[in-house]
This record gives sequence, structure tokens and C-alpha cells, in this order.
Amino acid sequence: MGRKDQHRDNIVQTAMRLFRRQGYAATGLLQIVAESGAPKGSLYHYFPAGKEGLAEATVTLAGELIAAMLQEQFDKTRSLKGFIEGVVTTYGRWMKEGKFSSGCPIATTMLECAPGAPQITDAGRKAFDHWIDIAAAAFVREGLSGQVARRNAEVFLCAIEGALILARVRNSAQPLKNVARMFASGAAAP
Amino acid sequence: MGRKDQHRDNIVQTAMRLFRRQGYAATGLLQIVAESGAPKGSLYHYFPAGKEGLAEATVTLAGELIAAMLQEQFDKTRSLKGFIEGVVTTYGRWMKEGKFSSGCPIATTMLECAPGAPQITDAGRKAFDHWIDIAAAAFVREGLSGQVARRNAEVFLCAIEGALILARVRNSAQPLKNVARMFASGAAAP
Amino acid sequence: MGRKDQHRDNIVQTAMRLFRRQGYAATGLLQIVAESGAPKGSLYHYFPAGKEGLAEATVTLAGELIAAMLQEQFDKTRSLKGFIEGVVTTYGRWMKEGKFSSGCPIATTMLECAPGAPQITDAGRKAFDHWIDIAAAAFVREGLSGQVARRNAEVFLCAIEGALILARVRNSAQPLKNVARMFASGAAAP
Amino acid sequence: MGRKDQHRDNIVQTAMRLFRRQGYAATGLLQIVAESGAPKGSLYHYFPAGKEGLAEATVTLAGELIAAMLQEQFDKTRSLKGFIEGVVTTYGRWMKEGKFSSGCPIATTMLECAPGAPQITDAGRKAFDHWIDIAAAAFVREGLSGQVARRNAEVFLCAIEGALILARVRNSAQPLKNVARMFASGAAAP
DNA sequence: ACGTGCGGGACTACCCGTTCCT
DNA sequence: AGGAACGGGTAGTCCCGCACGT
Repeated sequence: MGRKDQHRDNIVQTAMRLFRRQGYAATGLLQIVAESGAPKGSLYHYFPAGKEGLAEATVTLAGELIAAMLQEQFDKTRSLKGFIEGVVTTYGRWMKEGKFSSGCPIATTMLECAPGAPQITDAGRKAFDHWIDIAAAAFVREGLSGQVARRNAEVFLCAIEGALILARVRNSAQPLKNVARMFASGAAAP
Repeated sequence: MGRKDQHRDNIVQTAMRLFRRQGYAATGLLQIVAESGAPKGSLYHYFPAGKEGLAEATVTLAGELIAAMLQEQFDKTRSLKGFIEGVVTTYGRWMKEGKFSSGCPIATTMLECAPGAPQITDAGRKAFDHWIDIAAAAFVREGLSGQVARRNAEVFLCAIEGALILARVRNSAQPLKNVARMFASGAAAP
Repeated sequence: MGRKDQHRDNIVQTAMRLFRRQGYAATGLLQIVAESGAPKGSLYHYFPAGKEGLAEATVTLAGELIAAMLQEQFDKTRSLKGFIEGVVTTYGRWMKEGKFSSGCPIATTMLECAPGAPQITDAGRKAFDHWIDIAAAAFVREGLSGQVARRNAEVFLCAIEGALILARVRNSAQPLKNVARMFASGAAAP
Repeated sequence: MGRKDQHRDNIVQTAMRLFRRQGYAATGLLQIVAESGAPKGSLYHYFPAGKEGLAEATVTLAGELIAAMLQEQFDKTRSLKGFIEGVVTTYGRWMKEGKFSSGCPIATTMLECAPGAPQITDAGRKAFDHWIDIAAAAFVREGLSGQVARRNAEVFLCAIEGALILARVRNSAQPLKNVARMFASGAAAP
């Protein structure tokens, strides 16, 4: 194992990066293989379902990356405030690194592909649900009941999604910080 | 004015509808003129800047439509809770009418076009700012200071943007309702 | 009229030539436009139905060209024998000119496309029927009744079709001559 | 022999069936191995010459199958009329069974591949010659001299080839019957 | 000997956004 | 104002080696 699927991994990571920056429809398969360094024939080999199959893989991968980040923030902090600020700070750093050209790695794909490609949407739903699970644990840790925690976690992540859009439009991380300020202050839905 | 620009209006409205549902890149100019009933040659007559110019017009139009809705909800309600619930209910109704295939009329275009098309992004920023202005008035009406109101209004609209994405993915208006529950309960950033 | 559709005409004639020599599936649209000298975009413009629409046009054109040849032979001869020998001689000359690489201009397309493309098959049926009509007139002129003449004309043209295949395989016009020898001798079905 | 080359046999038979129905160029190697059930790697093991080598094998096999049918009809009949009607009836039954989508098993391949692939054409020529040999025996049995018999047999088979094309185009076995009516009536070239 | 996974370009039909020229 | 024409670029997948495990 290891080296064998390196081309596949390169393709998925490059596709994730390009989909995030340019969108799904605007990104050509040719551009993906060119930037990934993988041969074109590999694409059809690893993704017989074509572009949609590749998109599904990128959504799944992105879901895992974000989940790992959320989990890391959960593990390294002890309070809800710390978790929220850690998450928002990380997102803000990513935005700055990408010069505010790359937002949520799955939002664009979701908006472009739903509802025409159910498999992609399914992968996105699973990713969102996973993220909410992790964030909900941070609210539970603060003392909220499971159901209320989950609801707050969902709204929190929704606010981040929206803030990532606004941050791109404004070329600024300020919208993210505003989200943090509200949720870290203890504002919570009943 | 009036009848002369009917073709132009049809084109913009059709484009707005298609961009919202399918995305910017996935929507062909030919499909737009076909569904709008306008002659193909009219497109470059009314939009010499091409597809980008058309997208800018759709973002501006969508900005005005949402602003009008927000203003209407502001005018017909007296409390922040009423405003928030009115806004969220309206969005929820729109989502259901569009079978959860049409979310925010500008979010998809923003994500696809930023940062390659600054004029479209500019139009989007103006629309967002205008929406926040109106929503902030509802927070001011509740007694918050201008700056705090604006911050809360921004987070509120961000949460709605995110909820519109999640609602599409889940085929459900529940995410919107969760946003309303939090903000209508008086949760507010300092 | 005239110069306006020259690109279209060039495309159809080039396609007819290539389909005849290489077959329908083996001939690329790109090769057709390249050899025809027409710009690439013209193809989709003149043939919105794509390759199938182009094939239909080539079958129709080929049908007319063969019909014109048959009619010319009918007009310039007075006996069935003369007609048959004239037709076979013409086909033989065409075969030689094409170095036995180009047979019936529609047979290959028919065999490749039936039954997946009904419109192409329809165009081919019309062409065959037209040819048989003209050839039948030569049998009627010899004194046969309409029905019997048509039957003989059909078998005659079938024999030619088969002979065109065999002539390609053998690199020889002899099969055509054998057909002429039989039908010109007065052999006839009852 | 026996089980060992079963994969090879499956491949050839599947290829023959698909070439006959869809043509040579339109049939992908992948489709052949998929429908044959043979592993993909077997193809280049058994046919190192690739698609052309496979086509050659199918033409040879088809030649033997048709030859066997002709021989069977020759053996089971005593008159030329019986032979011709038996052959035509068999072809007609095959056409009906294939819903007029499968004609001569080698004609399409010949038209598509000549003159680019001499080996395929050679195999086809041998098949045709073999068929004519057998049919000529039926004419000799009727009393014709060897040379005349061969000429008539060739025209007969040409007429059948053409009728197989026309039968596909018309979705009808009538063209075949017309061929039988002429040749079974004793019509003959001098 | 036999089969497989993977890679490698080339080429397909399709159609897009744009401009030219009535 | 608008229909015709244009050329570039899309996703798809084709036919085929080369190298690896049997």
C-alpha cells in the first residue's frame, strides 16, 4: 500500500482544491489531471463514474478533513468558548492563506450539484452531520442537553458557512469573528 | 420605457432562476434565451459584457428582491421575534415551493465567481450590505445599539445563508427553523 | 442563395465521401470539417442534430446522386440491356476511380446505423425506393407489367449492392460485370 | 483443447454478434469482454494483434458458419429450387430472429475495414469464395457447366447480400423472397 | 502460460460564449 | 436588433502497453 494510489490521492486533493476555488462546473477534468500530475487515463480508471464520482470523493475527503480539524479543536480545548474560537480562528487562517478565494470545501459543490446528483448530495449530508456531531459534543461538554446541543451546533455551523461566503465577498475574516463573538458569549437557543 | 425592455427583464429573471437552481457555470446562455423567449441576438445587445454582465444584473436584481422581502417583514412586524420568524418563514416557503432546489439567489453565483469576476462580487457585497442594513434596523428597534445590532444582523443573515445550504442538502426546512429559534429567543452577541 | 451555404454543402459532400470509404463510426466530425475546409463551429450550426443529422443529409444526397445517374442512363438508352450495362459500367468506373475503396454511398451507413437511428434508416429507405422506381421504369419499357418490373428492379439493385461489396473485397469490377451479364440477358423473375 | 479456450471462443462469438449488429468501429473491446464474460486481460493474450486480429477471427468464424448452413441446405435438397428456397428461408428466419438488426455477419466488417486492414479483407474474400463454391455446386447439380454455375452462384449470393441490406432498412424479409423467386425460377446468366 | 491493475494519450461528439455582418 | 458563423473547450472513453502477481 501507500505509493500505489498516490495518483488517485493527488487527483482527489487537486479536485477538492479546484472545486473549492472555482466551483464544480467551472473546473475541467483536464485541468485537474494537469495540476495533479496524474495521467489522464488514471482518472477514468479510478473514477469510472466520471466527474460526479470524483466530486463525491472530494466531498467525502473534505468532510473528513474538516471533521479532523473540529475534533482536534475539541480535544485541545476544554471550554465551549475555546472550541468556538479555535474553530473560527482556524477557518480564518485558512481563508487568509487562500487569499479569501477558497471557502467551505463542500458548500460550492453542494449548491451546484443538488439536486441533480443525489450521490454527491448524500456525501455532503453525511459530512455535515458528522461535523454537527463533533460540534455538539462541545456544547454538551458545556452542560447542554443532547438535543439542545445539537441544535446549537447546527446553527453555529450554519453561521460559519454563511460567514465563509461573506468573507469571500468582503475579502475579510471579520464575518467569522462576529460569529465567534456571538456563540462564544454563551448565546444559545433553548 | 415599459414594453421595450421586456425582453431584457425576461432574460434577467430567467437567468436568476437558472443560476439559483443550477449554478452560474452550468447554465448556458442558450438555455437562458430559450426559456426566456427572447431572441438570441438580444442577449449581447442588452448585456454587451456577456455572461458576466448578465450575472451582475441577476445579483443586483436578487439583492433588491430579498431587500424588499426583508423590508416588508420589518414593516409588518413590531418585534424582533416577529421579524425573524417572518423572514425565516418566508425563506422556508420559498424553499418548499422550489422543492429545495433553489436556495439563496446569489450565494451560488458568489461562490462560483469570486474572485475571478470583481464586478459580480461587488454587486453581491452591495446586496449583502443592504440586507444587513434592513435586518439591523429590526435589532435597533429592539433596543440594541447600532454597532451591536449590525453585528447581530450580520450573524443572523450568515446563519440563514448556511441554513439555506443545509436545507437543500437535507430536503428540509428544519435548519431554517432552528436558526429562527435561536435568534428569536433573544440570543445576541455583546 | 448560392455562396451562402457553401460550407454546408462542403461538409455534406466531404462526409458522404468519408462515410463511404471509412464508414460512419470510424469517421470523426473533426476529420470532416478539416477536409471540408469549413470552420468547426459550422457543423453544429448546420446540423443541430449532430452526427446523425449529418448522416441523414449524406444519405439523402447520395440517394439523389445515384437517382440522377440511374435516370441519366434510363434517358440515354432505349433498351433494358443498354440501361443495365450503362448502370453497371458507371458503377464499375466509379469503383475503379476510387481504387475499390468506395462502394455504395449509403450501404455502409445503413448497416452501421440501423436500427439505432431511425431517421437515417428512413432516409435510406426513401433512397432505395427511388432507385427501384427508376430502374423499374426500364423493365416496364421492356414490356413487363408494373409489379413484375418492380420486383426485378429490386433484385437487380440488390445484386448490384452485393456486387459492390464483393468488388471491394476482390479489388475487381468483375462481380459487377457478372450481374450485368445475368440481368441484361433477359433473365427475369415471374 | 476444450475448456481451455472457452474464453477465446466466447470472445469471438460475442464479437461476431456485436460487429454484425453495431458494426466494427462502433463496438468497443470493453463491451466485448464485458458481454463475453471473459477477463479483460485475456483479449490481448488470445489476440495479440488487437481489435483487427479479433475481427479477422470473427470473419473466419462467420465464414464457416454460413458455409455450414449452405452445405446443409445443399445436402438436404435435391434441386436448385429447393436449395435456393432453403437458403433464403434460413436467412429470412435469422433476420426475423434478430429483429432485422443483424444482417450478413461479415458484410459490415468488410465495408468498414477495406481497404485499411488487408488481413480482414483476405479472410472475407476466402469466406465469400467458399460460399460461392458451395452454391455453385447446386447450380452444377442442375446441369450448368462449372464456369456458368460459378457465375450464377456469385450473382445469387450478391443478390442475397443486397437483399440483407434492404431487409434491414425495410424491416422485412420480402427482399429476400424476391431474390428467391427470381433464382428459383430458373433465371440464369449465359 | 495466463490474467490484472494501472497508465497513457488521443480522439470522440457535443456545445458553449462570443463576434461578425446583415 | 438579430440570425449566422466561429473556434475553442467540455466530459467521456477508446484502444492499447507495460509491469506485476500468480
